[in-house]
Amino acid sequence: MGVARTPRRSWIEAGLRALATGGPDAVRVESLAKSLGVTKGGFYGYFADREALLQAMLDTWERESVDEVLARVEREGGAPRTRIHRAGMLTFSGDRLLPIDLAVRAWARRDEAVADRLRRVDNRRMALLREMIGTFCADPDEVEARSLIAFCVAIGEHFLAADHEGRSRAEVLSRAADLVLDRPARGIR
Amino acid sequence: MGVARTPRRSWIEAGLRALATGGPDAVRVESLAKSLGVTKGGFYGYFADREALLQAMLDTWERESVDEVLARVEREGGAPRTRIHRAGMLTFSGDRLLPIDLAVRAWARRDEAVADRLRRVDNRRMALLREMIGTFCADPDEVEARSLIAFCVAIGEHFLAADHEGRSRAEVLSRAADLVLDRPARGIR
DNA sequence: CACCTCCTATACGGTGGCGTACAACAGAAG
DNA sequence: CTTCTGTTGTACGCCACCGTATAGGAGGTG
Repeated sequence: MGVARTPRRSWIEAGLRALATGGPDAVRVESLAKSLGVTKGGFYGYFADREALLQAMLDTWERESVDEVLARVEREGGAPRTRIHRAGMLTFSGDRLLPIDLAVRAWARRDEAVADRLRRVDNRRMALLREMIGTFCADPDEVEARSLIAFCVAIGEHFLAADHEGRSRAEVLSRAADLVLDRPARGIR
Repeated sequence: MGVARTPRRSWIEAGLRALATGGPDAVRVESLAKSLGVTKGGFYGYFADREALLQAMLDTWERESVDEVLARVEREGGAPRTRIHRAGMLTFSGDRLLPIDLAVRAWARRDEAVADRLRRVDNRRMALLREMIGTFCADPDEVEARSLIAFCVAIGEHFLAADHEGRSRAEVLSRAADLVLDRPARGIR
């Protein structure tokens, strides 16, 4: 029987790369084929249409960026701030998941189905933040506020273009993390 | 002489609406024409091509969302937090500027020229934040960190889909603003 | 070696978008 | 009313993309 030179996963991978670089409108069957060095001939054996690919891409993204990350964080344990940091590193560092995540967020603003998926994803991440911040902050309202701040900074940072007068973004972020994620002695009152 | 039924400004307006709703790829000459109830016949009298419209749209956005807002905030004065709040309201409330701003941010991630524009815009907004936060916070590094946090929350909030366990987003944001924008007595230590 | 089964390339019709050319038209000016 | 001028509608060629149909090929299998 014939061997797939371009298996289903390859199309999804190429799709996610295109999504990360150019948004959902850049996910075009024929241009993915070109980037894979084939024609679209095989594509419709795996997917009913372009829309089916987009769904499969979102499935992959959700699994990799939440299921796998949260499982690993839970398995490895550590102090609250360590765990938050590790979850953030796993999700938002590296060239793979971060640009996809940001592209999905922009996409969710104009597609209700994508927004629903993102809500599931963000709620699970938010639950981790709440739990971790709850270990050093008693007031539930403040826990929620700090969790929102932490999440917004992690995401918003990448949508912000401002400079910092001689400081690097990383330096400012580090100080910001101190304010939000440390117990009152060092951070927010 | 013939009177323009569809002046240059109308094309820019329609373009900005399309940008806000569907991103830059949704700004198509022929679909704007349809939304304006005309054909694209007149379009190329005002713009060399689609790209020229995109530039004009960004010019308009930059002027309205920074020049005009900052001028008005400076003119009306008030306490630091009042001014920050007013700038935020003028820029990020209402259905007009906010969705355009968010669309431009997503766009900037894949277009260097747009990113440069956004940097100019964000630096001017950041300067206001620094100045206001500097009135109640002495440490320049902390001023920068708080400014970044405030800006990230203002933007990131709209890219986040998480719920808040019975609280409304507005309630959580209000608490977050207390933490970031108030002097130590009420906010961050 | 022949066969069978997937996978892939090629070709097709259809759609939608760009930018150009030109004809039709509506108001202002005389 | 006529003329003039700038705006708009229409038609065109071009290209990119979708989804389908079909023919060719590359492996495994006997």
